[in-house]
Amino acid sequence: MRLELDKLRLHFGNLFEAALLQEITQVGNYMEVPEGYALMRPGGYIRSVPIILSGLVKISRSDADGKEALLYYLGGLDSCAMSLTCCLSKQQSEITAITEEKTKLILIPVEKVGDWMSQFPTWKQFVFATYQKRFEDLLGAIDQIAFRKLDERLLNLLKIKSKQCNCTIFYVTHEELANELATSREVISRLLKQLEKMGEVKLSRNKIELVGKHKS
DNA sequence: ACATTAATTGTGT
DNA sequence: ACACAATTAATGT
Repeated sequence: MRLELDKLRLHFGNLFEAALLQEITQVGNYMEVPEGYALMRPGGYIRSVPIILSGLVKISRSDADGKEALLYYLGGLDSCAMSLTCCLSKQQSEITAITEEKTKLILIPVEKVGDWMSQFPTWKQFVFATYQKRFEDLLGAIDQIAFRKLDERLLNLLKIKSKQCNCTIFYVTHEELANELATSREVISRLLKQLEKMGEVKLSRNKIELVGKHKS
């Protein structure tokens, strides 16, 4: 599928210089993937760097037993810091990337990523900026895992979700939440019921609603 | 509309 | 963490 310069300009018009936009249309590979598509699995090799145009991608790290821990989400105009490092050092992936919505993205071949770093100042800025963003997310994740209690982590996860969809109702199962927090489903069920009693959430099958004063 | 089945959630140990 | 009960949603007839 080919890229249209005009559409790119809409997204990146004031971020990248014209010559770089041109280059992206030349070598970039446009894709649309459905919800639930595995963009990357641990052990896979990275052949290109994704730039997310729209949609949502969950990046998680999984250990040997298949336990997963949420690292961060990739949304509009984000790129993946992991794949940036991996491709520069030609390493295998250590993470899993799965789309949570229908997602539109551009794949940039690895060679270009390096070339552009020296050629285009705005590209370099972009790369550094995504590093910084991801790094902040990761620090947040570490903080959560190391210092917060599980109930705080759960509530926090729910708040993150509400930001992403700009609404207070999500359709998730307890088990999915448990996976993101690397716990068991029962624990989540019990915590959720506590939160319900405290009036923070409303529960029903496949659905959780955040109630009360949760500002974005 | 009803019965059957599958998936999600609740609870005790 | 496991086993099982209870509940709810999805599907077929």
